[in-house]
Amino acid sequence: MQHCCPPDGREVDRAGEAVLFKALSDPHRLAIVAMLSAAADEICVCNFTSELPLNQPTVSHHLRILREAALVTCERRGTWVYYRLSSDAGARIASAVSSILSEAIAA
Amino acid sequence: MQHCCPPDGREVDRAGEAVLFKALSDPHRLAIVAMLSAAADEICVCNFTSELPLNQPTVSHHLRILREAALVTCERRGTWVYYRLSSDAGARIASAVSSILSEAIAA
DNA sequence: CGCTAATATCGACCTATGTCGATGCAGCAT
DNA sequence: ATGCTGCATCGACATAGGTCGATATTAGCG
Repeated sequence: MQHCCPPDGREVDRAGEAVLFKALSDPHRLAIVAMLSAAADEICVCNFTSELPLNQPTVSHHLRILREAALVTCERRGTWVYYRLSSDAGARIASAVSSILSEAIAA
Repeated sequence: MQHCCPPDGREVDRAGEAVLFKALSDPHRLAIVAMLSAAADEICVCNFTSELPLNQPTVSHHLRILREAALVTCERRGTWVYYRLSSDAGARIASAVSSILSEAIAA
């Protein structure tokens, strides 16, 4: 039986990158990240709750996913909790993309 | 009632970017994209089927999702179907990332 | 100490998704 | 035509994920 093209076996685990992209695969989480990036500063949870068409538990849920993906960090100050983009968020995303596309995107 | 930080309302639809990231949120699909990118050429479906720990229908399912995200294109040649990365795949991913992070990543 | 406010967690619900076996379909060969 | 091969689609299943109401937790206040 003939073949179509020469195979080349590599067994790489893309789970890490997948978790990153999965964290970015929801429109509301993207909105959160975009707000944080645009603000270039920390944002209080109550701001997300008031600006997103979601109830407070749902906002908290999305923030947790972003937290567990290490894309954001939070800090409690008094009654409020403030979130900010992780300092290496952009670098980790760019690294994941270039790891998949095997091309250097970040400078 | 006092407030924590000044709000700024924007109602942007991140659904398009979310679809892109969702297509990239599975390890096996990442493996497919990585194989295609590394090959820098078209790859026959039978190659994915033989190199991934998935059955043929599952491979077909993942290829369809990548197709619908316009990340790959396919072309039937005889009995075999060959997939390749869309020419603008990298650009669209980079554009989605920078759209969210409001920073220029691509050169 | 109670009371209120801001977040997080829990439980339930429904939908989406990854996976596979079975089947369908297109293309080649005999 | 018959059969075979590569791939897509379908149906079913189990699990994951988004959403919300209810409840818990933490912090400030009187």
